[in-house]
Amino acid sequence: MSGEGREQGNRALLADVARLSGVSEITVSRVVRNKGPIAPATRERVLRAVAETGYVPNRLAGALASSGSALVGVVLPSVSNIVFADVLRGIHAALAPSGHQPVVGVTDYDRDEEERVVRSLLAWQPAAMILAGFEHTAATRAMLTAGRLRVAEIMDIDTAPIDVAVGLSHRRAGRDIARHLIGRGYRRFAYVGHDWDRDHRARLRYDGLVGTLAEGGLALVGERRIEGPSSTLAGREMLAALMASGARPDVVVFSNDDMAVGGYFHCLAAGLTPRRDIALFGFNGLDIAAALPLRLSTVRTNRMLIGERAAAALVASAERPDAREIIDTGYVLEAGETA
Amino acid sequence: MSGEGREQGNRALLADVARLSGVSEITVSRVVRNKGPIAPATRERVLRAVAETGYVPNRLAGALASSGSALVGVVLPSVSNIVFADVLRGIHAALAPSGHQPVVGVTDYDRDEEERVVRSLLAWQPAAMILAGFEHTAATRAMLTAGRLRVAEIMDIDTAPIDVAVGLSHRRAGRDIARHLIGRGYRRFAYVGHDWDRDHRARLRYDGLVGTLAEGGLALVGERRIEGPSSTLAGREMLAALMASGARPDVVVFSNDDMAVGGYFHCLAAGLTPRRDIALFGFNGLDIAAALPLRLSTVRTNRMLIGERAAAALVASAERPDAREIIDTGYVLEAGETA
DNA sequence: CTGTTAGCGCGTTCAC
DNA sequence: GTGAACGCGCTAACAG
Repeated sequence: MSGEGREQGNRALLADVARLSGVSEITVSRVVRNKGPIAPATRERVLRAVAETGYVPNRLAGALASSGSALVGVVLPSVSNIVFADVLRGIHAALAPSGHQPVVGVTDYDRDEEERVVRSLLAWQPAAMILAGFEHTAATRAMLTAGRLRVAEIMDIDTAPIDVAVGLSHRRAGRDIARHLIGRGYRRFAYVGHDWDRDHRARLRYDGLVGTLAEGGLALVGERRIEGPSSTLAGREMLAALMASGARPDVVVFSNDDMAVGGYFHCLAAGLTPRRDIALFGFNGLDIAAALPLRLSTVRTNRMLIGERAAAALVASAERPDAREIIDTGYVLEAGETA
Repeated sequence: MSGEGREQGNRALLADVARLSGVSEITVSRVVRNKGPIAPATRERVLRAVAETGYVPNRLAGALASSGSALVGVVLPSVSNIVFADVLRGIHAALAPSGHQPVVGVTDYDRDEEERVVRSLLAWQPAAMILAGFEHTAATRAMLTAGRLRVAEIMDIDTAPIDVAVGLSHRRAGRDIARHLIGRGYRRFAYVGHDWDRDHRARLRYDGLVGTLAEGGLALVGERRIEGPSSTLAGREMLAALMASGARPDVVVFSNDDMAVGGYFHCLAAGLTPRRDIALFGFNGLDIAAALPLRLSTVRTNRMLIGERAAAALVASAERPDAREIIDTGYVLEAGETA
């Protein structure tokens, strides 16, 4: 019933395949990894045995022996946020061809939690690490700087990275939004946003926006920020509150599309027509923004590309280069129909 | 400059900590893992040395030695879908306390890709595996059945699982939706949906819906399905097409909230008032559904709970029990304001 | 309570 | 083109 071979339940080992194909373990290892010269006949015999035994290499052992795992640590503030989900898709896509596996840690926008997550991911000896943002605890930075491992800090290129930065300039995007809207004739700007502690990039955009307004002799006529994450509901409520306060903006810039869509909903409920009665501007270019009755005016960011470029840059070379690298994935201002 | 101790760059090893604290490696190992009896004084000495060296255990080596990793494979069709992102959050939350790490693979709704992903995750010797859905290739099923590893199939409890199933009965949900709407007086039902190949659960809901309608002597007066994933835009376009076809439904049941929100947008653009002119019903209970000017009528599913319960069930026992387990996380029908 | 011995399964040297 | 020996860093099983 259970001969000398492996039956289901006992995983096949390199040694099993070797025995079955009449070669040494190392030869099997070479065939499996496509490494080193192998006689075609040998290769075929080995592959047959692999199929027969259902051999699956133990990557744990492989990584330990070669002291280099194919794991890539990915540290994100959240996965429920479509923005980071898109980034993750990009990372996946770029990592798959080279056989790398992303291992994801979630920080919930908490720097201390990030430190714990980084420490725990480091224990898997990852080949590289991808983190969203640049705001780390001193300990996190030390862990990341110490080793020779590659590190990508993504989303943002407004800060100097440890190794490589991939993303877009949020400050510049904020300025472009201001210029665009001023160019369209808007003068009475209001801002509706969410928690800057959790989302430093929203703050950078705000700074760019307000800075450029100031250069044009303008200032916000109203402003509302919620102490919490962005959401459609928050956007709706904050715009309602802003309008109730008596502010009479001709355009409202939201911290992102989620908030802006909420603002759109407030308009619908309050009988206001976007643009005609009040202009709305978002950020991110989510799918839903394009499906609204009036296409939302927004800035489309290339989230998936950010993930792809980051992963590609890290996989390209195992050694951290001397010079830091900055990869700008850009953005596109979508004029839309709400501003 | 670089004494006998480890400087930054060279990771500290168990041996380094052992030397520094004057005990054996295994003692350090025990302290670090909180395993076995240790004299308080020894523990303290070791912990000091750990802190001093910045020792981070190599989990790769640990897992190999104990032939049992703390990795949990998670196979999802997509991470950009908020539904699975929520599930992933739940998994994270339930896994963190026990030190388990999820390793995520994405299949893009492709069974062959799922097979590749499962094979590749298995190579990391995971302690358990969580997969969305029950539709696997024969090879995938074989790999999953063979080992002694724990397997959770989630989202759905309408099919017999390999080991444990966690989710809700989509067929039953479909029936409840039909009963609820019939009870509210609707008679002319239409359906707007997306790809059943990619989303088998949508099909189950449809079956429940149509089956219950039939029992009441009713049939769909119109139906539209897009060959592709669900999206707000698709929902909008499909409802537009349905109405253009001349169907005159009094209620439209959508395959999910994304589609239903799109339908809502079509109504806005076409000057129709939801419920008064045409009733809309979704599925999932996304945040956005509650932020619409009229709260979307829908079924709220406990996605995060699904992830939590699945992870908890797997961590609870390393050995697969004899009996299959079915965990029903239920759902709540939200009457809302659109139906 | 602590230490010794012997691997975990594979990949890196070198040889041949 | 192929193989033998050794070690990756840690932990299970025993002793003591």
